[in-house]
This record gives sequence, structure tokens and C-alpha cells, in this order.
Amino acid sequence: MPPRHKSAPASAEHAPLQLEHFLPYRLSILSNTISQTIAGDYQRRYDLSMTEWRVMAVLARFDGLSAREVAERTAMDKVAVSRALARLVGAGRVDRHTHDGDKRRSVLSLTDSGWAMHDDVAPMARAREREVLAKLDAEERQWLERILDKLLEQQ
Amino acid sequence: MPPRHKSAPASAEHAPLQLEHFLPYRLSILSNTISQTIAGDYQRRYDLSMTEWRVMAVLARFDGLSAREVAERTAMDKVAVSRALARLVGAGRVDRHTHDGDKRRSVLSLTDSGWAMHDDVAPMARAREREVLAKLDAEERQWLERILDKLLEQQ
DNA sequence: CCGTTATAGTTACAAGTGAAACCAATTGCA
DNA sequence: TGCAATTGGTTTCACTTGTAACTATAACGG
Repeated sequence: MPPRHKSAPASAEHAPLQLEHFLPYRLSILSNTISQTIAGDYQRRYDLSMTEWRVMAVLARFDGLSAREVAERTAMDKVAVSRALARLVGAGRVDRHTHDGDKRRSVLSLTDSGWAMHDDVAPMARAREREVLAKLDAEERQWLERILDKLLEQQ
Repeated sequence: MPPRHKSAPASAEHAPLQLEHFLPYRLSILSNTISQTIAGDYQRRYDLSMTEWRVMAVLARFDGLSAREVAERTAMDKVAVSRALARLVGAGRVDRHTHDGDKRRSVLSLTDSGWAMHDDVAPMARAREREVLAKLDAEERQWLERILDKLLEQQ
């Protein structure tokens, strides 16, 4: 019986990428897996997309932001934020009024109902983060922190 | 002048998530940034999506895979693979025929043109990976390797 | 054998996303 | 002032993506 797949000749001449050892690919798998798990949690319980959750999370920390500021803090583009806000305001999770003195800007904050949802979801998200970090020992966690700091630092 | 945003009262009662220190969020930003940079490289030069590139990358390593096997190796779902293959076959980058003895299965491999594209793109991808890793010293790179291994290990 | 179940892959439809166009309010500056 | 350029935000349109349904072939079990 011949071997299922021939890989030797290809590697010799073409140096194909080994996806399973390729950092960008591995990061992408890891990030998607974790984010999906968390998103699953709150999508099961609430009708809430990941972008909507992120908007709520920044409004929980910074009350009164404008849509643009939310976009900055979430690293989302303004269209995505606008859409998320439309749904959140519609669902009564977020309050929006107009900035005095600049009628273009909105002033956003969580409603009581938004806070209730936040206070339910945030601990689930944190618990999932702990689940992930539990796979590492204290030393590894410190290194991870440091490595992410360096990789995420601008330029 | 009053403070722009009140965050203290919220944090006291509601313990909002600090997105900028939240591992899943940070991973997502990092992963998206890196993947976008690489995808930009080959989208500028070829009309090639990230899913298509991943399919090509595994076919470069494992000649003769079926679509399902490609899906397994890329962690993509079979619909995404089917679509990527339709485009790649249409563009003459991938050869598809039917498995002898199981007419459901396809047998996939890169064409000469597919190999040429691969041999052009793979070094760019590797160069981008090196750019990222250059932000770390040797010790940090080793820890990152080890940490990703642990976090990606099944369950 | 023959009917049921499982597998490989594609198609169809709905929902999500991104880029560009757009509107309204504001700012800059001649 | 007043008009061009900028900014905040929404809408539109084309494209991508995900889920479910579907077709064709193969494997299983009586």
C-alpha cells in the first residue's frame, strides 16, 4: 500500500509553511476559540453579539462616552459601533442623548437594565478567562502578560 | 470644569471589565492585527482571501488531501473550505479530481501556478512572523512557544 | 441484497461586515 | 462673517460568513 500523502518532495523544493507551528495561525485559533466560548455564554442567555458586549463593557467603565470614543476604546470601526448601539438602545440596554454644545456627539450610558446584564455577563467572562489561565502556572502567566504587553505596544 | 467621565462609582458597585487587561480581548486584537497585516500582503498581490491562503498552505504540505481533511487541518468548517476550493480551482491554483474507489471524496493538489503563488507568498508570511517575533528576546520567544502549546492543547 | 444511516461536498438563504457615500453640525480661516 | 474643510454618526450596497437543507455516494445491519 502506498503512503496516503506525499509531503517529502514538496517540502524539499518549496518549503511549505507548517501552519501548526506558525505563530499567526496559532494565535488566531486560540483567540477564536476563547472568544467563541465567551460569546456562546452570553448569546445563550441574552441576544447579544460580541461587538455589542464590547460596547457595553466600555460603557460600564467609562460612562458618557461618545460613539467615536467607544470605537477607539474597543478597536472597532465606527460603523460597527453605530450598529451595535442601534440594537442596544433599541433593546433598552443603553441610553443615548445628545451632547449639549455639540449636537453631533452622542452621550452614552448603560441603563439599569444594561447594568443588570453587565453584572451578569462580566463574571462569566472573567470566569472563562480564569479557566484559560488555569492551564498555566504563575510563572507562565507572568511571562504571558509581559509578552502580550510587548507585542501589543504600538510599533 | 467637571471630570469628563465618571468611572469611580460604577467600578465600586459593578466591577466592570477592564478590556485593556482582559486576556481574550488582548489576544483578539493581537491576532487580528497580525493576520490582517499578512493578509494585506497577499491580497495586494493576488486575489486571495485568508481562508484560501490557508487551504493552499496545507495543500503545499500535504498533497492529495480531501476537502474534509483540509477542513480538519485548517480548523475551518467544510463550507468555508468548499467555497475556498471553488475559487482556487476556478483560478487554476488547485487541481481537483475524484478519489478512485470513493466518488464522494476529492483529491486535491496545487497546480504549477498554485505552487508559484505559494512560493511567493510563504516567504512573505514568514517574514511577517519574524517581524512580530523580533519584538521579543530569545527567552520570551521560548516562553511564548511553551505557553501557546499549553493553551492550545486539547482540554 | 435492500433499506437505513452516515459521510463528502455543494447550494440556498439569512445575518453580519466593510467601504464608500451621505447628512448634519462644527471648526478653521480668509 | 461666510464658505471650505473636518468631524460625528448613519445609511447603503456589495461581499463574506454561518447554518441548515440538500445531493450523491458509501457503509452498515438485518
